[in-house]
Amino acid sequence: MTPPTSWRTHMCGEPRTELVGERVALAGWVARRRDHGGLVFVDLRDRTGVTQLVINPEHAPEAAQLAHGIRNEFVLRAEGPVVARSPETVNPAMPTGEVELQVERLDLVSRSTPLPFQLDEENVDETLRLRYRWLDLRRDKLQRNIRLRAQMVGIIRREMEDAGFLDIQTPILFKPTPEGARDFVVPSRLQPGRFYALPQSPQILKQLTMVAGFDRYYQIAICFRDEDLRADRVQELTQLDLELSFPDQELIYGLMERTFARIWRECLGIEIETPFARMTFAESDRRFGSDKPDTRFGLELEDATEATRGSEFGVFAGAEAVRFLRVPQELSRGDLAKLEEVAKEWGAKGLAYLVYDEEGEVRSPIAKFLSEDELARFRSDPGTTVLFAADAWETTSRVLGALRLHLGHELGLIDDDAFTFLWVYDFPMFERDEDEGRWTAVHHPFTRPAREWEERFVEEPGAALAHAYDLVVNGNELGGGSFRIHEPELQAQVFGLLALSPEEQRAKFGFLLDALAMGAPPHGGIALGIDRMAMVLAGEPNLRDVIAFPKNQAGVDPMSGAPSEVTPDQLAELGIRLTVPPVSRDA
RNA sequence: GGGGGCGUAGUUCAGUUGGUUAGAACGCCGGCCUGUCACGCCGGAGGUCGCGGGUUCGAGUCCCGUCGCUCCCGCCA
Repeated sequence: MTPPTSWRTHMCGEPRTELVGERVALAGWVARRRDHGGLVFVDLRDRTGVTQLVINPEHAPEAAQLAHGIRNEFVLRAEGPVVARSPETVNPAMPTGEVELQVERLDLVSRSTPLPFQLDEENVDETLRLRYRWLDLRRDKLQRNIRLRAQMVGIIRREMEDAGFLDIQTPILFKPTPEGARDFVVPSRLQPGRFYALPQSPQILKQLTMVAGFDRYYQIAICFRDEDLRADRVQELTQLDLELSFPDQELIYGLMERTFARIWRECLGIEIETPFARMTFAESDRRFGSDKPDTRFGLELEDATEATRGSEFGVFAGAEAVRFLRVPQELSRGDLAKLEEVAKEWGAKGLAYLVYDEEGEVRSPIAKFLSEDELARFRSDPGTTVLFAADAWETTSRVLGALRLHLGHELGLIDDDAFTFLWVYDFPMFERDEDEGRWTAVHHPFTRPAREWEERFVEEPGAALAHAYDLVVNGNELGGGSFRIHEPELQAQVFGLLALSPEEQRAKFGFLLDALAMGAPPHGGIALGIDRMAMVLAGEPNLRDVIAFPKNQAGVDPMSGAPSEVTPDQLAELGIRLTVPPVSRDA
């Protein structure tokens, strides 16, 4: 009989009772070692679980001697007959005892120093985790997350290939772009004084693949944005980027829905409902005060602008919009004070409210200013609080949207097991940058106006709608897409509206305009954040936990020390002289 | 650039109105135990309380500054 070279097939597949008596060779990490009397017990862990080794010095003196010196986190290879299988003794916290091996031969493959933190500890300092990421990644949670992510990407690739999309790589060293996020910049040695930029997205390049005649393009693309980080935002992100010629919105929606349904089914065993719900931007803004609403719960915004037009209450009468939330709870003064803080954080000047107690009596500093008709409009069930925002429309959206989310979490209104996917469409084309006094693109400057706005978006840029759509799940924006401009004249018109002079257009986007002038097919596509998808799939609140080697909030990798200084020689070759000393950093 | 939170042993944390020699658990080191499995028992080592300054007879504790991490705002077409 030949000893099996791998134990995994036995752990995963065949009936385990048949293992008893069979010789098995296996390898893994030492999860724990205990001595009891003359016997040595070693729990050996690999990704399928934990197996217990029993070493009897009488039978295997060399193995026992070797095992005596080990501690946690050594790598061992062991060989011997299976002597027991006892699932009934399995401890959920430490699933040992499933298979027990009477060790006859033991090899120490690799040894370990004591670990800087324990792998079963939950709240280890983030810097320490990142510094010793290879240890952090051994933990069950991160093992699961990283494997889940790989499984997800595998499904995406298969779906894209099956749908006839062609994987085309685009350059990482590309051209600085004036619009959008801050660029990561790379100096060129061969062209002194010139710089590449890392792509914020392969947007233009994928459009060029359309002009080139590759009808369907996709890429799992790495994109770089030199902006401050958040729990759900990193500087180098991975996105599923796709584009097709003669685009069909239903085809794009359907492809995404099929892909997500398969991911959720195969990775989580969950059937998600397709097609996904759809909502215009305007409706989303009106009902949820957000362009990425969490539709796992209600608590929708209501509008009282008309009802308060002639109010005695000056705050209401003078406001562009008066909107409110009916909170299904009688909130205390303390609760309301905290909510007012939240509201102010998002731009409110204050927080007006009506509290209806259990008897249905109203308690409010503003009730005396309100007419019978107004009070009737806001009348709510006993044990309810009505929260108001009276301000510019955008401000009421921002404030009440934030309060809604805050209360959704605080009051436990959110079903944690639910996944509500939503298409948001009919986005505005432009928004006003008041600081710079000019229009900016809401999506990006290559987005085409909605059909009915193509002729007149220049007259009313603030009202124009774009042919753009976002995919939202549980209040997270997974990504978005649009139909693009394929006519050079129209593209120049949009650039012009965005305050790019013809000279700037040539300098920055001349190659795009040239390409569009040489027979560009209508095209459109979508880009979805792989990291965020993995985050939602794994149920993690932080992107770092679905990225194998992430950086911290300051963009530093505590493991490698990147970014780091370069030698004077390197700088000289690049023709760069530093005018500021590198920031010193504590070890 | 701004705001909130955190910083005490290798790790996770406790530390009273400012008061003796700063504690616990896990980990680490040594010893004991022949079926353990969060093993158990005995013993031990391990601390510039992030750093600097101030108040005080006395500071882990109070004040000021600073550094680091984290969450958020700005920013992220």
